Amino acid sequence: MGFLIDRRLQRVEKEISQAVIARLPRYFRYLGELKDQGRERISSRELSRLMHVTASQIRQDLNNFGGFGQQGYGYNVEYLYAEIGKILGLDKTHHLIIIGAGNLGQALANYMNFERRGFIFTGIFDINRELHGKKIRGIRVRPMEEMQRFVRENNIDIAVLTIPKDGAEAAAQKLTEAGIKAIWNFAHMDLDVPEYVQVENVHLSDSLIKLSYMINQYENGK
Amino acid sequence: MGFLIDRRLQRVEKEISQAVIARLPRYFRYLGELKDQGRERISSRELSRLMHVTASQIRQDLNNFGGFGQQGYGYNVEYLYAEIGKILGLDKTHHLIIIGAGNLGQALANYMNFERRGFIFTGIFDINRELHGKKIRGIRVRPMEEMQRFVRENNIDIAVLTIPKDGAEAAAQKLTEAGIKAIWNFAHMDLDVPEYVQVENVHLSDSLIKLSYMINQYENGK
DNA sequence: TAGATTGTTAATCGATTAACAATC
DNA sequence: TAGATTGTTAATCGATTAACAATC
Repeated sequence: MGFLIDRRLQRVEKEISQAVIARLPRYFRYLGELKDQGRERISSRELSRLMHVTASQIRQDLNNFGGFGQQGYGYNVEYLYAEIGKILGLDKTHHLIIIGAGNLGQALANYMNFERRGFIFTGIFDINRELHGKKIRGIRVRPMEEMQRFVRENNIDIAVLTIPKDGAEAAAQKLTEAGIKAIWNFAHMDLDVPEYVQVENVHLSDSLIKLSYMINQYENGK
Repeated sequence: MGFLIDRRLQRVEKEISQAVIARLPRYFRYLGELKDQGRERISSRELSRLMHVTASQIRQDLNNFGGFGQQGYGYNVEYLYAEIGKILGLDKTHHLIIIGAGNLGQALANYMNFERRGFIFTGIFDINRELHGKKIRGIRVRPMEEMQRFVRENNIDIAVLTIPKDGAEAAAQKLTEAGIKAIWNFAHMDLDVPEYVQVENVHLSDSLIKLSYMINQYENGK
């Protein structure tokens, strides 16, 4: 009987690959649209044609998290949408602050409809005195000195880092100290934070440079 | 002798994988920093420690494009930086317009230092009459109706798409007709354009949702 | 020359696709 | 029940890592 217990202890939560994780938001997006269109069910085959991926991949991806479909029927759109939402943690609310009230910080505050997905925009910070007190989407810009205290007192989960490279590392450090859970990083550098702080990079320059590569390749190729 | 010719004809340009391409801008970024620091040479081993990737991967990646290093020496920083720049097409200038002069469009115009990498910000367009004539980074906002003509007459290579989902597909269509080479797509949807139009998606919502997943996973995991 | 480090081949690992029995 | 379509195993494909001869 010992080996049964051993096997149970041994059973490690199977690691979900980064590739799968990166695809989840896209599934969520397509299912949300199908839901809005009033679609009741969809097969992996039809979804595959819609999303330009293989049906096999869809079924494999979803089965990492559970059997959400039904043989002969497919997937119930509303149910699958809700389940993926839960997997993504979108059934919980997250409190979010923006570090840097410059062009990008302000634009994100106004442009992203954070609340739609349960991200509560709670504060925005900048070192520039002239911006202090200015209201962005109804939230006044605070001095950076108040940031750590604010994170602690308001249980902030996510910091959106939109300050230039020079200050980014120090800000990340301070955010980590204050107990931030995650950083959405727009600074043009890779942050060095402990593994318990989640980081998602949005390297816009890298992205545009990649586009340059693609143009170049296409032109050389023909 | 026939088979020799055959083999030569057969030899297809080896396809560079998407994974490699996605890493190139990051190599470029690190090498730029090393160059600015005055570093003359670097080995794959040291670069690997700096970038947190394997030395093997670095050598494999670079060798897709040529042998830029030297045994016993490593890589010359300035030379490698320049070579990767060429591979990325950054030795050429690209003319770029922004579609949508809203929060994000304006922020990108001001925030991205486009010219630094040879992207010449040439025009910005919006449907909103109130914005027409307003100057963004010295460039006046034009009505959307002028867009196609502008693209043709000014040899525009890249369009930055920052308009809401509803108009995005139609705009992409018009850009394609006008002969655009590439679209940097910030709309929350996947565009359907011919394969000769290069598309690089920046799905900010997807990115933030991925971060939510990571927080959720970490919290459930402990 | 000896030591260092590349370029490249081979081995491994992981992700995607195909196939099909299970089952609604 | 018959047809459809999943969940899942096996096969394939591709990407990463290891190893080492070549060579500066």
